[in-house]
Amino acid sequence: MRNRNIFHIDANSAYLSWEATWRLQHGESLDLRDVPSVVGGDPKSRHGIILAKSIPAKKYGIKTGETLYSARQKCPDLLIVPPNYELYMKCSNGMFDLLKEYSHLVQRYSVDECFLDYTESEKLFGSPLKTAYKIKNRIQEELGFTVNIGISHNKLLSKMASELEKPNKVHTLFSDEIASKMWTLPVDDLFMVGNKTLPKLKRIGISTIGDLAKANLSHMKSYLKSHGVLIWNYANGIDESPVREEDMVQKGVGNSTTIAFDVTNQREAHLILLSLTETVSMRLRKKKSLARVVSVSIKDKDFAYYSHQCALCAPTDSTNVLFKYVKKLFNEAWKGEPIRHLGVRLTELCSREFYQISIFDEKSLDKYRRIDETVDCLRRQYGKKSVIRGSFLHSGLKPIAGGVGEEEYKMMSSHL
DNA sequence: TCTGGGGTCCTAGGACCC
DNA sequence: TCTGGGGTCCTAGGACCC
Repeated sequence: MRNRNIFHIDANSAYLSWEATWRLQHGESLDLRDVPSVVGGDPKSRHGIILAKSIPAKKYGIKTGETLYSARQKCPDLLIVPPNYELYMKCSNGMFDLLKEYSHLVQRYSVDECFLDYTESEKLFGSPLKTAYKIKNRIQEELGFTVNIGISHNKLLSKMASELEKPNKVHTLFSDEIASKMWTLPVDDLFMVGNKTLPKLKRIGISTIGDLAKANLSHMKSYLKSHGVLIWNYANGIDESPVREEDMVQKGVGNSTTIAFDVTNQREAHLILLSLTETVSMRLRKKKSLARVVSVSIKDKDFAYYSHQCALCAPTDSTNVLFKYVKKLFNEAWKGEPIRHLGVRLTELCSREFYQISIFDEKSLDKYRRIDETVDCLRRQYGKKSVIRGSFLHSGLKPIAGGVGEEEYKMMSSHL
């Protein structure tokens, strides 16, 4: 493969910086980034975890994903602000638009991370390092927050580079720098080495990325199967994955919610599932897709998680049809214990165009479709809650559950 | 006042077919 | 009366990412 130049751009403590920037622009004098602060959910509705932390908060040992309760034990004066996903969406778009000025190949990897293929841009904008600094400074001046930029010949190394020293830094991690900059790091700093793999690696004496890089490949393969091969390659800086453009096909859509109280009866569970089905099928229709597989997931009060799925005879995007299967799946799967969290997920998607004919075969489906279209249209125009099912009145439950912002945004995954 | 929500990919076992 | 192996699809569960 020819030598590429790939940037990884990572907003520093994204949610928190964006929150801080917004507050400064709206007349607040305190910069959240200067004090121990976090963006977190509301424990009363059982959403009490840390979504983002300031650097001073990090110095107290506060970690993303831990409970607010535990964070407050570590730092009683911790400043906690609620999340504002629409704001984050705007900041994310701002960063993406700015990056697009430097390459036509920009991949939005998540709300706060992008890959940029600079290979073809060098002729126009000059040396990668110079441009990276330019981009970093422009984002700071024009958008008000800082980023880290990692530069290398592939996505894996540029991503590892952007993680090096934070905040507001540009790092390179080329082949000849792997040993000095990456191999010295603890092995769980490597992309794709998580909580479960770490102890397995420790058990065979691997504690740094360098240890893994020098391990025997066939040994890794027999020990950890394909995942062993993947992380061995990553440890050696090997990755050929392309910077993908925006039109990547999404494999599924899902919505799930943690309920403020434990659900103990089927009627309530069905209502919550209905609200989830409404959201998820609206998103499906917006993508002009149909789904062939429906799955329902349950997390009980003790956090035990299980799911049940089934394939449909014909793919659909109808809220009513999908909800029929959702109910059936739930009834088959539920063991009767108190429920904390419910989810609905649609997979095996295909384009709506291919199935137009079979959809219109049945009169009732045609009617369902027209109802869905009308409701979607009203909700787009007057807001999500302008049309709700009568069954939610006086139920104390949200008619539309799940979903993060008004617009879809990419929340990509574990693969590059 | 304890623990979110959105994704992707891989594996293992059973059913079924040839 | 006894006994095959390969391929594919389906489902459940697990690991990882932000």
